[in-house]
Amino acid sequence: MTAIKESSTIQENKQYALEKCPVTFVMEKIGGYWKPIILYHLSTGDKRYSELKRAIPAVTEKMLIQHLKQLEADGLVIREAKPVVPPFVTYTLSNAGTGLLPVIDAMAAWAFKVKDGVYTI
Amino acid sequence: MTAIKESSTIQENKQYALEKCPVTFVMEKIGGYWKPIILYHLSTGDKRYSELKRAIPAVTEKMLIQHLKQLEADGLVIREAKPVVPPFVTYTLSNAGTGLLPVIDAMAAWAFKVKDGVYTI
DNA sequence: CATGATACATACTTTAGGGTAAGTACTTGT
DNA sequence: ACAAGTACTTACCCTAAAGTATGTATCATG
Repeated sequence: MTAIKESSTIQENKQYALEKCPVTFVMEKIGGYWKPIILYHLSTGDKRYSELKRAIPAVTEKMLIQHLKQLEADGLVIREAKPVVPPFVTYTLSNAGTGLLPVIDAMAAWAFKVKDGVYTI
Repeated sequence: MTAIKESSTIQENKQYALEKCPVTFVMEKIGGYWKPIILYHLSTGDKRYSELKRAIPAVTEKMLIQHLKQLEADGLVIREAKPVVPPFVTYTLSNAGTGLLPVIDAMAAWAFKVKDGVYTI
C-alpha cells in the first residue's frame, strides 16, 4: 500500500467524487488492474494464495497481495490462515464481496453487448 | 488525451486485463474520477458544455473536455455543435451510453447497501 | 475599446499506482 | 547441504493520469 500524501488536489477530488458518486465509491473498491480478476477467480469458491498466483500468471506477487490486502481491508474478501508450516492461507468472498457479483455480471453483460456489436459504437 | 508509450509492462498488462476481463473493459470506459459524474449528469437529458461545467464545479476545464472527448471516442456520448457564435455544443448519451445506466444503477445499489450497513463490513 | 461568454487547446508539473528485483522464515525432500 | 514450496515484505523506479496555468477565436454589449 503506497503512502498517500495528505493534502493534494487529487486526493481532495477523489474524496469529492467518493461522496458525490456511488459509482466512484465502487470503483475505489474494485479498481486496479487485478482486483476484478481476483474477484472473478474467487467467485467460484475460496482459493489459496498460491492457487490465485498460478491462476493469474501475469500478476506479480507484490501486486497480488497488495490487492488482496486492500480487498480484505475493504471487507470484500476474508483471509483465513491455518497455523501450519508451510503456510496455508485461503481467501474467500465475504457477503459484501458476493454482493458485488451482480454488478460484475451487469458490467460483463454490457461489455459483451459492445463486443457483439449490439450498440454499433 | 495523454500520449501513450507503446511497450511498457503496464500497457501490456492493461491489454491482458482488457481481453481477459470484461469488467476491466468497462472500467476503461468509465474509470477516471469525473466520467461517472458526467454520465450521471447526462442521464437526465442532454447538456451543454457550460452546463456541465457549472454542474460539476470541482472539475477543471481540461479534465472536463478530456473526459468528454474520451467518452465521445468510446461512443458513449454524442457531441453536437451548432455552427453559431458564441458556440453551442451539446452532449447526449448514445445508445451504448444509455446501456450503461443499469450497470451504474447496480453499482449505486451496492454502494448504498454498504453505506446502510447491510453487509457489516 | 475592452469585457464577458462560448468551447475549447496546450505546455508543464505532480503523484498515485503499478512494476522490478531481491530477501525472509520455516520445513520437507534428495 | 541445498533446492523447492509456502506466503509474504521491502526498497527502489517508471509512467499514466490528474492538476495548474495560460492562451485562442468569435461576437454582442456597455
